[in-house]
Amino acid sequence: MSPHLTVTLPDGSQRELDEGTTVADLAQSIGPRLAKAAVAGSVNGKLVDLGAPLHDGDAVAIITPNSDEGREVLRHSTSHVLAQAVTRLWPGARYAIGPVIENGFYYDFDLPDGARFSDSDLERIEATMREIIKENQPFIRSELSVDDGLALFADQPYKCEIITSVGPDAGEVDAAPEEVGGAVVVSTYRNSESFVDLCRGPHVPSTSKLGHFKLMRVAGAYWRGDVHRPQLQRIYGTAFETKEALEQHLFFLEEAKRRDHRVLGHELDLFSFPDEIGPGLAVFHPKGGTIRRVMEDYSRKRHVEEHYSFVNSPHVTKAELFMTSGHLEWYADGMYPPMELDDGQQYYLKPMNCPFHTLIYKSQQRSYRELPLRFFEFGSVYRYELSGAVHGLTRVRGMTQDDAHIFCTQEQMGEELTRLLTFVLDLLREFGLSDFYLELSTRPPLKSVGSDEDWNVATETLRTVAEGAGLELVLDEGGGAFYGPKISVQARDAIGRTHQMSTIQLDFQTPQRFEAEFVGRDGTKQRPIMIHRALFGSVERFMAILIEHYAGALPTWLSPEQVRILPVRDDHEDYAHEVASTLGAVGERRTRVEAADEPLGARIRRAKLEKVPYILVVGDDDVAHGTVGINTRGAADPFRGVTVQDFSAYLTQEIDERSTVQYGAN
RNA sequence: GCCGAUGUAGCUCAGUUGGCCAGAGCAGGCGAUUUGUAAUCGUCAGGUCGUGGGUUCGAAUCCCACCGUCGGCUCCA
Repeated sequence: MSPHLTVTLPDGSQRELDEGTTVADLAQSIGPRLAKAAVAGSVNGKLVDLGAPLHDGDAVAIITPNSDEGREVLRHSTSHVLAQAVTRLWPGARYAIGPVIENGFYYDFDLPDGARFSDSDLERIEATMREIIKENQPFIRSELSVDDGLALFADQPYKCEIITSVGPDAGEVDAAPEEVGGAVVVSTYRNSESFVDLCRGPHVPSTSKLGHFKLMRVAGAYWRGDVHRPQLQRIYGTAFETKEALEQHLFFLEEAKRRDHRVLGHELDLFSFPDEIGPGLAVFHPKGGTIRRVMEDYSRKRHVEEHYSFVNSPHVTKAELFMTSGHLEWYADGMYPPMELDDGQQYYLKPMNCPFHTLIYKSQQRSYRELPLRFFEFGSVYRYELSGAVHGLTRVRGMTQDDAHIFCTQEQMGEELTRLLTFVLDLLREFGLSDFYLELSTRPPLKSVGSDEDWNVATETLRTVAEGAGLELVLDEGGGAFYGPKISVQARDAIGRTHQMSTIQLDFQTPQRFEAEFVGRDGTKQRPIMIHRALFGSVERFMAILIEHYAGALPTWLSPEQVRILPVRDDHEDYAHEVASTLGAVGERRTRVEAADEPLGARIRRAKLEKVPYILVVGDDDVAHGTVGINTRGAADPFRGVTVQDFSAYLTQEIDERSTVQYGAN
């Protein structure tokens, strides 16, 4: 009788198994369907191959493809198939790393003779991948010593570098060597005589488990993300457990494309980027300008309520200011080159507003009684973004921040930050975003100033405040600004994508550099703490996110045109204007009457395409009874015979409450 | 900045292996039509084919450089 071992399953039940039983055997003993679906196992929280042996006391779960972990295994294995396909098509190709990423995977290659992938190569590679999958190749794991690993991958320099890079950053590479039982080993997975890859695993038992994949695009990528290292050719792909899941993902990508603010911004005539002006520099057309105005007006109103003081500062300044602030030392790459004036004086376009607000603080002697001082400005800043980095309104070279700098005492800092976080989240909710998490960015390892102690105090204060907000908190190691750590609010939009919105940064440096002071209760001079914060982030970026969140169908209060009134015949036109002025009698109502020189259907269609929230049709019946026919955006049928008073009352409430619920919606 | 793709009327796109004055739909102007819920009809105008070089008897089409755009890398609000 063979010895026994006992394992625990996720439901808490226990199973007695023979010694030497593998994860695959366990799956088989639970059920043949599970065994067929299984791609990997989880033993004591660690993902392993199906072939991994079990030990007494293990907590085991069978991983199937329809889970996050299962899809990861699937994608990771598919990336190996991609690498094998590339080495078949380009003999001598070197393969670097091929990790799983959100929604897919990639693999980086260095092709022989400096060859490059083009889009048309993707089909060929996919075809070869399908052949490999059909060949039903096994994934065979081996563990080797470092020396044997180096010998095996002698003609693969990137693999060798990974093997030898046992160091602090080794963990970022999925295939890094591990210590097993005191000895450093590397693990490999062999698919065939000709293809073996360095990898931590786990993998599916055979390529036949794969199949629902698609290569998405090619791109250049620096080896280990370092601009100074060779640039490799990266292929992105994705894989799913079923054809349906893959198609659903592709549909999601289409949906994201449909919401693209650059496309909608053009279609809805909101803004453009004329070549004559330059990359990343937008102009806002009347409709886009109206949206901005409404956003900014509302923001101003809220800042007044939160006791901010409104300040203003110029767009250019002498170089000296940015020397003092440290920007020229730390941020010069992000700044436009200086312009030189006749007297040899250099002037810079400002990339940030903080130095200006600090000077306003310093314009007089400050007392502790005045603090906290909160200086707010819609400040336009210019940043010299790399030409490849600009992207619609979300990454531009000229933008307007809803920027403020709060000067307070160390004691006030915690409460001020807590208030601020409440303010931010409220404001974002008022614009219709509701799903948030927070990110805490800590000291950048290379570019930063200040003492460790200051950084620690600042970081811990932010952490405490963030935790107090009761939201999910994610750590962004090394992602802070050069002068201090930050909390950023991340928002999930209508289709689940996350966007970085507001940032709140703590800064002990700027007050020091500018020698900002206040007189304390005891009469001594003390240094204030500075909080940088932007709630929209930038007005441009926030508008882009709203456009994508709402797919262009902005809530009525934000819509550039809220109501379009269509007279059926031209003798209804006077009445149409009457309706417009009745609606406008209670405040700003952005209405337009479109004359009856085209069939009604054509005018309705145009208004629908322009995503106007309300189309009012007025004809004989309406003139006779003082009513309108309401065609609500998104509604299937119009509502006929509603009195102008009733509609106006509804509209007033909807706009005042910044509601997203339109007339007639359930 | 780097890698790849791409650039034809205001917009969306045709334009076969280089070969008559470069086409269509929508949008725009003009005229007619007076219309009850997603496209009324006619007519006119509109392009140095991103820019600059080159190859050729001949270039939107082939080559080079630059500019812009798109997808990534890096960076970031």
